[in-house]
Amino acid sequence: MAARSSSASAEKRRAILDAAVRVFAERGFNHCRVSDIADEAGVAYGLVYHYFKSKDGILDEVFLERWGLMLEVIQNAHDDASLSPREKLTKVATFIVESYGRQPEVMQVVIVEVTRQANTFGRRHWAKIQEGHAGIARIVASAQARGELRPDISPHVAGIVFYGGIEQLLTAWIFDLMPSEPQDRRDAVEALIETIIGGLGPQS
Amino acid sequence: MAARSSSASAEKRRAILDAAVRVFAERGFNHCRVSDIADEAGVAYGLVYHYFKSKDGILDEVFLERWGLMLEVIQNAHDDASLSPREKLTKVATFIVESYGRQPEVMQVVIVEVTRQANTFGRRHWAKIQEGHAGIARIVASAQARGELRPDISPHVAGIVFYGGIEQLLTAWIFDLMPSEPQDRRDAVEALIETIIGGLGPQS
Amino acid sequence: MAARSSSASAEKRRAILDAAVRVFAERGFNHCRVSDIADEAGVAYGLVYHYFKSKDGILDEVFLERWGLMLEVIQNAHDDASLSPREKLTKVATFIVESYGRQPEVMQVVIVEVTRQANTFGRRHWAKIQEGHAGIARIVASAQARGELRPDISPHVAGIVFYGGIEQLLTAWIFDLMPSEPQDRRDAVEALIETIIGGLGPQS
Amino acid sequence: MAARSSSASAEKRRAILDAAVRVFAERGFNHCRVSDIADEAGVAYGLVYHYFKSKDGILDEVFLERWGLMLEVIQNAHDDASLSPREKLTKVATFIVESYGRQPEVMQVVIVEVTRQANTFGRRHWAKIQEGHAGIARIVASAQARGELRPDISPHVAGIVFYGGIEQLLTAWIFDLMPSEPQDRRDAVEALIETIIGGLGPQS
DNA sequence: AATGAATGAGAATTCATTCAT
DNA sequence: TATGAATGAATTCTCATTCAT
Repeated sequence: MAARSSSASAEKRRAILDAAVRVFAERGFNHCRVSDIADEAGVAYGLVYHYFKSKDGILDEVFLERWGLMLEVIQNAHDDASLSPREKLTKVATFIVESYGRQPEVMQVVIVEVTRQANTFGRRHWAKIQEGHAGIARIVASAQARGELRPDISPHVAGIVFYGGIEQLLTAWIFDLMPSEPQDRRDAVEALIETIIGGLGPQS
Repeated sequence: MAARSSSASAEKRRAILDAAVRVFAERGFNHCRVSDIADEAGVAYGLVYHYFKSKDGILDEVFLERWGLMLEVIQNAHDDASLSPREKLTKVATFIVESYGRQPEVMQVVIVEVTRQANTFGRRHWAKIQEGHAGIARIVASAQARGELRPDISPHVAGIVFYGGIEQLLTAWIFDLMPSEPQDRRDAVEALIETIIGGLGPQS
Repeated sequence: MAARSSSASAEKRRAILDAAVRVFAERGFNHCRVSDIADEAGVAYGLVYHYFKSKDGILDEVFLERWGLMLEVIQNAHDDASLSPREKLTKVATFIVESYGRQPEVMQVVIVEVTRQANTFGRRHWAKIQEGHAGIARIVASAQARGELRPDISPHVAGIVFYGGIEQLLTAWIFDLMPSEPQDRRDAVEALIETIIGGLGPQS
Repeated sequence: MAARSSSASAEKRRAILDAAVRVFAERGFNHCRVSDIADEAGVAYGLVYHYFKSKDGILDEVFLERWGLMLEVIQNAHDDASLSPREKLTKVATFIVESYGRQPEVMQVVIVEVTRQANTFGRRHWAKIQEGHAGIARIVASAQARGELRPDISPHVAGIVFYGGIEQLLTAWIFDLMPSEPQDRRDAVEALIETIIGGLGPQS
């Protein structure tokens, strides 16, 4: 009984969070009202404030939850000695792209509403965002150290370019500038990796 | 006299525009007030509305002015038959990065406040943004057609990855995640181009 | 068993009432939440509404309980033929001042939150408040009738001045404008009575 | 022209202030809305915030303006060597009581909404309130020093009792517990002074 | 009796935009 | 052109009260 009631509560909280993601994605964080979230979740206005400190707080939670998963994937890829650098980067890119495939709205919110507005948001999540860059840079750097990638390119810049490429792909999908069927997404990851690892230059 | 007064007007208009850029960059478009712009420009509140239709209108103008320059550079690079693909992409990347070097706030506004919030802004500038992607994709595609770049990678995706890489570099600088001295910027462009054209893979 | 449980209930009710007094005194009636009371009492939110009709109702009860005691003291002083007017007024003043000494928070709530906001509260307790004034006025009036106090001063005004003096003393203590050690309080009552009965004028 | 427009502005500001006094007096500070003030003043909602920082800020200004006048009167009475202590206290009491006679709502707001809720208001005006007490105490103390008042009563307590008496008179009028025609007010001041200076005790 | 989730009416404040001068 | 007062819609957050368990 207690379990039931506790899970019922958790369900409402989750419903609000999910509704917020949909509403943020649809209208943008700045152009939606808290009442939109409540309506979308089918709960009373005040309940939003029962579970969350503020509108900002909801966005924070959406971001942190998802970004945390990504950081784990990056860390795991880095740690897995059985993978080649290409496989590691593929793993990271695939995770992000498939996250988008499964829940495009969540990724839209994470990328468009949070990471892209990080300064407006009082730089609240910079440390976390930076961790992402740094994790990818580490993958590159240790591959360079092992001679698996060319050593003359700054791993920092390489990491940023790689992550920027993924983010821009998502942006293009979000803004409907490119088809994003499952196969399109797989192809895009393939092309991204091929570009980053192999280069666009004519192959000898 | 008329000319004097007209140029004096033009100066005020420009002062407001410049002030808006600083304020947008500092506080973010959504977190600043029109009065902040007027204060920063040292003009009366109402004068902002004499020269501009609305707050959005000011942002539009900042964006269109700068984005137009970039589109020109992309177009020129594309048209210049004397340049190799690498040189063309270098030209584009350098223009954007040096724009940031000269006027970091303008670029910050263009990227953080406009392109990254394109959906929030009712997709007002999508066509223009897309032109940028498309222009880069055209450079890649024609180089592929001429056998100067490998043909098996989608020029669309390549263009997006390239542009995403640049944008993420700017973001990193904007957010102070990387040093951005002139030499740092040149090195970053070099590394970006080398990554995109040559690839990170071990060079034979 | 029933008795036990009933007295346990009574204890909780009392705990809530006492907690409310502390919270009202600390933050002011208008600036505290019902949840603050529950927290302070260490009971569940809803229980407050099990025992009390409303937040206002709690304040009413605090006030009526204490004000009733004061009215009794005034009545008893009035009725006790063995007391001189000075003794009667001393009794009243001492009761109020010692009430403050024992439970400063209760008196603070009664005075600051109720009597001083009587009009804001829809004049809910005016009749009771007036009874206090009237009771004191009666003491003065009957002493005048008996020739124990000079007859040329309106007993109404005298009563108001007397009560106002006490209340202002309490206010000064509440706001920490004066020391309020037990001896300070006794001295203050003494000075008050001496002022009211003997007058500040040079004594012949 | 400038003067006209400037005084027109000042008039609106004043109109808001006056309206606020009426509304605060009528409904109590905590039970009125900012829109009530705007409506009463016949101005747009937003204009209230053009001229005042906040609802609290309006109350502050009402209080400080009037309280400042009273402090001046107390100071002047204290400084005027030609007045007897009785005359000095009469001057103070008369000023306060006549202030009430002329603008009962202002005095109601000052006393009921500010001084009586000083702790709720974050003790914002304590220093000023205390100055009032202190000023009266100074009048008493210097008269004692000159042998014009008996020396054995704490001037501090005497000042508090005197001020408390006045305040309670005003409270009684505000709450309609006593008639407050001009003659009633003069009589009340007379009785107050006679009580405080001469004492209620039978006169020899 | 006891719990705390759920409700929703308020209310303060902000700020883009308009307008009279 | 230039000014800044005036407007009022929009929106977040609060919190007393109710209710299901």
